[in-house]
Amino acid sequence: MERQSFASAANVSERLAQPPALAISTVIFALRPSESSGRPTLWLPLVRRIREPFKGLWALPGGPLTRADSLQDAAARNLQDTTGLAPSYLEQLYAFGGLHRSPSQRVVSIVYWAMVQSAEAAMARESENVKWFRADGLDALAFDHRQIVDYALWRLRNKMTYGSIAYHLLGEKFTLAQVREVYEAVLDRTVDPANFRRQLKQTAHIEATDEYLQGGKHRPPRLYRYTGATSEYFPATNPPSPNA
Amino acid sequence: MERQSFASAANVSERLAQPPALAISTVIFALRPSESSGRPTLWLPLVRRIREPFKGLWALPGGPLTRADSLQDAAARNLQDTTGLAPSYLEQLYAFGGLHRSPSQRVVSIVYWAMVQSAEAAMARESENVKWFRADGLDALAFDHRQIVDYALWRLRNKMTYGSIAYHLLGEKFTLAQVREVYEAVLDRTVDPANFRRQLKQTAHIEATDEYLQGGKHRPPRLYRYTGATSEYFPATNPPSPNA
DNA sequence: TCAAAAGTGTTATAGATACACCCATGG
DNA sequence: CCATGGGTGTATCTATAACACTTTTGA
Repeated sequence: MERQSFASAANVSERLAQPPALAISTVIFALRPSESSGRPTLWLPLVRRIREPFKGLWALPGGPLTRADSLQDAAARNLQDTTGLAPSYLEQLYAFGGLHRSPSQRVVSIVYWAMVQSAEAAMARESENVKWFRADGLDALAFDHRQIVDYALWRLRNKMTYGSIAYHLLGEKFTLAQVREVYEAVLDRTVDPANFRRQLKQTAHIEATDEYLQGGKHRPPRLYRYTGATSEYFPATNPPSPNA
Repeated sequence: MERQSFASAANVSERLAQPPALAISTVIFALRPSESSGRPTLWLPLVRRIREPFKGLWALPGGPLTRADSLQDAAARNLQDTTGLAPSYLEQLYAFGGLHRSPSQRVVSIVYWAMVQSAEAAMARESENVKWFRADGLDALAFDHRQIVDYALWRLRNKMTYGSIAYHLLGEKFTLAQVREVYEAVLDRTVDPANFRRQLKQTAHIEATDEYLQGGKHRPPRLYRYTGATSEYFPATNPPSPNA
């Protein structure tokens, strides 16, 4: 996905004279039940490379920056094209510009990371060349994408510890236990239900509905709603506004 | 500084067909005594634009990405060229890629932010087209550089509150009161000297020397040293290593 | 009526804050 | 010896963690 329209009409010496190519890639996180335990775990979609370099390996969805879109829009479009999903959260991760990320031509990748709601993620289309993988324990990926995913995971965990971000992985209504499960899945540690509940109650933007989740085996838990704009790209813990 | 070698040999229609230009800019912070109070305050160097667009206005130092350098190296070189200084801290800030940042051609700027030690900053060369300004209360700058500076300030303050970053603005040896002054200057609030001292003593990478700062009017304070690698670009509070 | 999750209350601990106090030096 | 900043001690407040306990439901 890195470089493609660029290379087609150029020979090697022309490539070397060209300025670095500019690409957008996206790390997309969603919650899916683990095959083994059934508990929610972090997954992300990857696309199989159908040409050199790294032909056959899995890579982050992405492509060259098209003239018409802002960086943010380009990332969102990307996500739409490969998975058919709209992000409930989208933020710039980092610009990777090492000299030898791609063997033939130099590529600078501006990488975004996104979260999609679990309900939608369940309907995401897969195919021979688009598959979902567990975020931890990935094999070798194309380019430096393995390190990029690790960095995105680091950022996700970081934001999770102090910030209201977990809700973007859930549906519109959710129980407090579900939020807790997200924390436990992402941070990979257990959280005391009693204290967790109190922390959330103090937090703004969490509104109790008068509905209860039925169908469980035990006492039906109350449903809550997140009131901090659902498609908010830059939450309060973030910059004034580098939307440019 | 945005776009320059790119545009020279191209007419307008060719420009529109070109992919977005890639530029590197740097927000450089240093401590200088305020003209009024004499207390240390935040300053940054700007360069005057000598051609359109925004001719005559002040802008961040920067330029197009040269093939030979990594993004980080390009930013460091930039800093060297315009101010003659070497950064004691350098980190990627954000990639700005709005469609209309530059009137003629589309420019994607990868912006870094840096800190230089106060002793060195005092020797920084100024000229007709390179001047230092107080970081707060800037006038209108070229392009979207004003917003970029504000964002860099936000990031600096954020890192300052939890992270060992203030030392990069000071010299090799410093008193604890000097560190406190940095905090007060950057965060713009007073800090209790007693508690601040204790917090620092718990922190790693702060080593007491057996020297004392002479020449003051009162009891000579002990000098300390920062032992966390002085040119460390990615401290512990940061990503695994997106150095690519 | 029992198991298990929902939800509440209570105490212990760690860290931050406020501030009273002593120490050392130049004038 | 006094003013002032360097440096220490200590009480208080607050957020968090740990965990015992009560409530509500399905089976």
